[in-house]
Amino acid sequence: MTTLVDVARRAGVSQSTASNVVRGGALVAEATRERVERAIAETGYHPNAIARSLKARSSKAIGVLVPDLTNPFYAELVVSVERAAGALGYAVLAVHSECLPETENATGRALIERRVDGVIIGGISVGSSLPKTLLDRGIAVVLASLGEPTDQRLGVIDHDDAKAMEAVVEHLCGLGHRRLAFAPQALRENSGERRRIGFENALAQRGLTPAGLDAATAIVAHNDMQAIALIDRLEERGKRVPHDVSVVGYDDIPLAAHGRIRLTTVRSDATHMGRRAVELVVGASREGRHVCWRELHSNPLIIRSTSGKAPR
Amino acid sequence: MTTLVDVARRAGVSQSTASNVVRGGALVAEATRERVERAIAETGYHPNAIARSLKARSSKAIGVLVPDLTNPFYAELVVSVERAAGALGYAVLAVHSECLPETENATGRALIERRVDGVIIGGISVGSSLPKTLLDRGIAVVLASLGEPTDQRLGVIDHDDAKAMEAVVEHLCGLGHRRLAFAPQALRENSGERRRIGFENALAQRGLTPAGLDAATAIVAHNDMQAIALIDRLEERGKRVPHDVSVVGYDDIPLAAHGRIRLTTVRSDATHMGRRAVELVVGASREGRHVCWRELHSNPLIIRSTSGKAPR
DNA sequence: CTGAAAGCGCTTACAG
DNA sequence: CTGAAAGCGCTTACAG
Repeated sequence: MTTLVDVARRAGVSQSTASNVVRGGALVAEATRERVERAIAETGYHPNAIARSLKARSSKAIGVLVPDLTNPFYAELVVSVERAAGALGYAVLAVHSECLPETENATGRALIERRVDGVIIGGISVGSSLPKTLLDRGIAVVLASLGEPTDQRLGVIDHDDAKAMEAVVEHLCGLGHRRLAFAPQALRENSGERRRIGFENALAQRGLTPAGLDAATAIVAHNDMQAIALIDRLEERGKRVPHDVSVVGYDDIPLAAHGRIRLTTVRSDATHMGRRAVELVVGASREGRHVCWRELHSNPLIIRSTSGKAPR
Repeated sequence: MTTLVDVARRAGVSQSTASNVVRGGALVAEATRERVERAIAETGYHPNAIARSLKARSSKAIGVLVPDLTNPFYAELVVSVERAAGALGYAVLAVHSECLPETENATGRALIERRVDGVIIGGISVGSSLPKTLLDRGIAVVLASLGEPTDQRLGVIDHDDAKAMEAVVEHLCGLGHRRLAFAPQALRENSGERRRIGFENALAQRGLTPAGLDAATAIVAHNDMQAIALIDRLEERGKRVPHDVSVVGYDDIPLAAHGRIRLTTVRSDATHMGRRAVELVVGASREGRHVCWRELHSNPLIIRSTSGKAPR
């Protein structure tokens, strides 16, 4: 692979001068520039980003950690992060963690060793020490779609799950439901707990307590993927949705609007979050500081056809 | 951030010795090793992978390019690649290309500059020059789930689309269909063309030609995501699936088995492909050669409920 | 406008 | 068993 010295030699200039034309900007005589450019074209030279990073002490790479890449909500978040990062010249290391502490820790180590400039966390296991580990090493981190009030250094792009759950419960109770359950989440996601708590608080305000899954006439799931899987399990067992039991999701993935699903859910804007997270993390990293910023969005309830009148 | 010299100084040894204990293996006196290990623990030292890569002339990173990360089939491929790569100490740069030539080229440049050791291509625009560009720079590349017979240096993990389409057409014709169409693909995917051609050949063998989308009683889509979207569009316009029109997909994503979808489709094993692709690409890269290998899998037809008897 | 030199943080022969 | 030295491919003051 050709290096900068190769092109310098070929153009008959010093390495510094070759570097100046490669990076652009610096003042170089027109004739010299042309000679170097010809050498670059002839050799097909591409700068070595690794050497650059070493010198610059910045990898121009960020990590993004999601619990489940096969969930379209997270896939969309990653796509959005990638797009925004790419536009700024950053590469992205996307990691599917399954909220497994060992995976999270291994990932943390890998991201630290590769000296990522920042990491965006789309979901993480409850009680994880990863954010602190990263922060302590001077890596900018933003939490996207979950909250973690404990560390001031964090960037947080959050949505108001308590309010969303309040709206969900209000909707369901308005349909006459009294036995409502929250489906246990598949992964030990931090945000899942928060939603369950918001759900239980909203019930408590109405003097209700959570029902068991089998007794419930309405079930709210931690996210759309789980809601959709739940509908399948319910219908396999002969229950009709929403006639016998109503189901509500969270995220509003594209599939939720499909005519055969028509899921009642809470809309969460992954694309916006991803873009914003990149802005925050790259901005902070460039200024050599932590993000120290939080913002709260509110997510609207989208009523479709998986929620209906309570039976009887 | 603490460096190797810091820990060496702290342990009172040379940098070489510190390096020897960090990497393990090399012969170091027990007492010395302990002193260095203490220094590592005390400083929280993590080796700088960038410096390592520069010296080793290997980034220990691979790229994976997919047309659409929000399609669970590709997400699964990426997850599988990540897992296999991670186990070998490789990082993965996942890129969602949308089969846009500009994105593919920009990605190619980024992957070359970052000196990835290999790239796995899960889908690419028809006629793309990306594989050749990469190959010419000595980067190992494997095509997963598509074929590209032109370049011997490639690794190819392919499935037999012609045979699969033959089975699809046989199934549909067996149900009495005579007017069959292939839905135009959303992205300009290389493999899409191949499926369409396989489909048309299978028709031709029966003396049939492709029908228009509106006249067709059976439509085969390029993949499950498109088949599922197609069902929605059809049913919105008042057609019943499969009563009025049968729909067949490709991939067998988890959702295809959902009770409300029950899509007839061709099963393709993304997880296996991802794992195999990593083996091939890492193996070749380590030996400093191209992959030069191709294998063909055959994908079974999974008959569910979106395909039925031809109307009338 | 151009170039010599130092240095980013490692690894790797090579002496001792 | 340990250490001094060179070098991976760049960038960046600094002279000239």
